[in-house]
Amino acid sequence: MFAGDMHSPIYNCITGQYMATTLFPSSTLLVPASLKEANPITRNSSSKLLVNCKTLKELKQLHCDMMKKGLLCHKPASNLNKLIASSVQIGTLESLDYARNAFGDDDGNMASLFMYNCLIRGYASAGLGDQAILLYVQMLVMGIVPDKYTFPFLLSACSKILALSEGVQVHGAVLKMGLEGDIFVSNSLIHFYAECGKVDLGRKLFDGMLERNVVSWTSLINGYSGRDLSKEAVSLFFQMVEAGVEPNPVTMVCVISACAKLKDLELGKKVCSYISELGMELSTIMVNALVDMYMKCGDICAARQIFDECANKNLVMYNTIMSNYVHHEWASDVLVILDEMLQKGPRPDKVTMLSTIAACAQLGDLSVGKSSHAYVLRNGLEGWDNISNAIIDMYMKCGKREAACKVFEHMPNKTVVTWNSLIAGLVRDGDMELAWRIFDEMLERDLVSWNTMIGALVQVSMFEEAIELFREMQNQGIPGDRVTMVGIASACGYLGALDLAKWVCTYIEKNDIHVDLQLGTALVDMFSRCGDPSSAMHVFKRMEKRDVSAWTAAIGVMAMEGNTEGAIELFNEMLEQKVKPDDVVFVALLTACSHGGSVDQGRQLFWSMEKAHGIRPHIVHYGCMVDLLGRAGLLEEAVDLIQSMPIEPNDVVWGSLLAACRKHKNVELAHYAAEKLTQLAPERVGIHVLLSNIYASAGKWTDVARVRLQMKEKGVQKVPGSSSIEVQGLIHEFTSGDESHAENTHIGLMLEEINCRLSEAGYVPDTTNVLLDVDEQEKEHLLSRHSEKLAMAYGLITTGQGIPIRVVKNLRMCSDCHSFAKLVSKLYNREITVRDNNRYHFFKEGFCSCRDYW
DNA sequence: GTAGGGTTAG
Repeated sequence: MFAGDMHSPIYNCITGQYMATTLFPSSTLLVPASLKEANPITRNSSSKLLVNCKTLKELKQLHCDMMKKGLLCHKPASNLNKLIASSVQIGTLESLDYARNAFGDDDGNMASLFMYNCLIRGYASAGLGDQAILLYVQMLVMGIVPDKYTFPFLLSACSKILALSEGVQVHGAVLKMGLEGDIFVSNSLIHFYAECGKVDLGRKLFDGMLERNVVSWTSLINGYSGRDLSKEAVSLFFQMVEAGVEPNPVTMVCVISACAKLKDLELGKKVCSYISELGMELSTIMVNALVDMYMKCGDICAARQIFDECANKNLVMYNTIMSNYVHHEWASDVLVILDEMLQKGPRPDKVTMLSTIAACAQLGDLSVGKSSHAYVLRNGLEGWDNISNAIIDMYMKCGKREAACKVFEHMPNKTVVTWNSLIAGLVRDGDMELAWRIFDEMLERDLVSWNTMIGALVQVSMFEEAIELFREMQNQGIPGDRVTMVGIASACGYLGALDLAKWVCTYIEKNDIHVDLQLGTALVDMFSRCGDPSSAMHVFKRMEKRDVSAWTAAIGVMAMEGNTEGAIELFNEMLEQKVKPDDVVFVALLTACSHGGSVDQGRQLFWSMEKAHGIRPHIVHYGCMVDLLGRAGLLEEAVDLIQSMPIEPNDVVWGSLLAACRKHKNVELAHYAAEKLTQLAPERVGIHVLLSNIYASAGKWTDVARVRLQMKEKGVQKVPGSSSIEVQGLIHEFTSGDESHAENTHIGLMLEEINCRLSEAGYVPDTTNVLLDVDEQEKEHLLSRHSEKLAMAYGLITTGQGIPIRVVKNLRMCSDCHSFAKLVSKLYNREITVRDNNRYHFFKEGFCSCRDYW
């Protein structure tokens, strides 16, 4: 892509590292013809030459010649003033240093007020606020009295480094000198206060001004928009128009960017129509702001159209559209724009390269990524931290860990982002251990560091650890944000910790965290998994926007309950709102049908996928269908479906059939399914367990022993059943037959009492659920110590009457525990929720929400 | 002389 790089880098021709970060057309290197001529320099001609100097090199040579000829002196309006002005104008850090050295005079000549003003301005625009302030102090020490020109520069310097207390002192000096009536000074003060987060003080000043101009209004508008008060910014703009002040292009840029921040397309369009009403011509900076606004408001096509129609695109406009494409993850468009730019646009700079490299990271495009890296090195852009950080991220996402580490090691100034990029890369690479170690040893962590680790822990199912880390974050006084809460919400969901889930909601409200699409969806899912469908739907209904994922989460709530009608109703509502279904929503729908035993609806939805919505069923959908048919006992139809599948059935499909065989006690078919399964996924624990369970419940103990032996030989271990219950914010976990709990004795006594009352009510343990070849009494004993029973008993002991008991199980609940829970809910008058690995059961007054179908 | 646009990691 960069083969046609005709403008070879010239940075090494220009002395000084600061120049290296800016790309100059090679023409600027040419020495002006005037300098080569042997004509003698006069005071007048040198003055003109000084003003026209474009590079420090030219200036230095001219300076040298003039000194030789004695054409410089400290008199007012002398050439020295022009030399300094010109040097400042060049604007590089080196030229600023040059100016600084030129005006200090060993002969005791004093620098003029003009020189100080000039250099303070130079430092301010270079962002070197502290240097500007130092210079101001120096001029006071030298007894030079600042004037009305000094203060705007100085205040701009204070704004750049957010030096509030210094700026306030400057304000004091302004008042002392009676300069507050100067409109330039007042405007600068408004800007300064706004930048330092004191927009109210700026407003006070604005209100007290006797005379205001368009810059006064614009400064305040921009102040509001920059402090996240974009609504005020826009309304101030309309006030300004009403007051008869005509906006200029800068005003429009500020207003349009306020609309962009609000993501309010309608408002943006309204401002656009104002522009044409006022008859303003669209300047390049305005077009740029419009492109950005349309992009941020999500109307990417409109943005692209304006961009394409713009005849004189500048570098910033290219950079604007590219960075927005990156944000929208339209990475391939970034490369299209880059292509156009290389052909007929301005030379890519560091910001361009940042977007390009980010796009390569998104696309996993190593080849463009590598040439971008080369371009960065050729042009000396790697000194900019952000570029190197992006390169690390790109190599990590392209799977080139070594290349990323090499860049990392060579970075002299690693920032927190550098470390974060590395950690995130390691997490994606699956190296949690190293990621943890680096996180632990990091000297400076920011919110992203914490969020990365919390997200990583959730990804690897270390939910308690994720919550633990969040607690540590709280202890260190770092509040979480939207991203943190998405991670914590999913951790809560998987743990089924409802109390914690509710606390998460309160935390979000208290900390005024905006519930966006992602967080909203995470919360719906969290409550759904915690067995609180009404809270889940409450969150869903309050979401301002809902995409297909949000609807899927809500349909998932219905699926958890086995509420087919509810699921289909939501789906229809979603279609009405013109949300396009994807493959995932059908998984939720089919699951809902499966749990609800709604075979007809399931079949119908399955066939409508391709016909009505153009979505070809994937293997998971076939899995869902096999599950649906199998659960309903339609084993033959399930087998037929498997045989007619256009895709090779995988382990999930056979697994579903096997599970159905267990439920409907079809040993023969189970044997067949298990054989297929072992071929496909010999390492899968589930198959062995299921198969041995099937043999066990059919009483075929020799077969059970054989499978168990196979498991042992292959080193496969059964995942132990475990149930947890949250009591007073703490999660208590029990495994089957667990005696390790501190309250073990109490739990045992409680279980005895329950069993007594249950048998009085006619309960007979269903020992076919015990999968060991032991005698009946032993079976009963084992059965009575199933993890969910232990958790329920503990719940009865520790929580008061009327408080629902909520248990989360890692495996599917067995039918005996199901009957047990139904009776306990009746005899103890308690609501009980058990969420297993696939749905939840809500027990009340002796009945279960699943209507015994699961 | 004051006001404005593009920036990586979760």
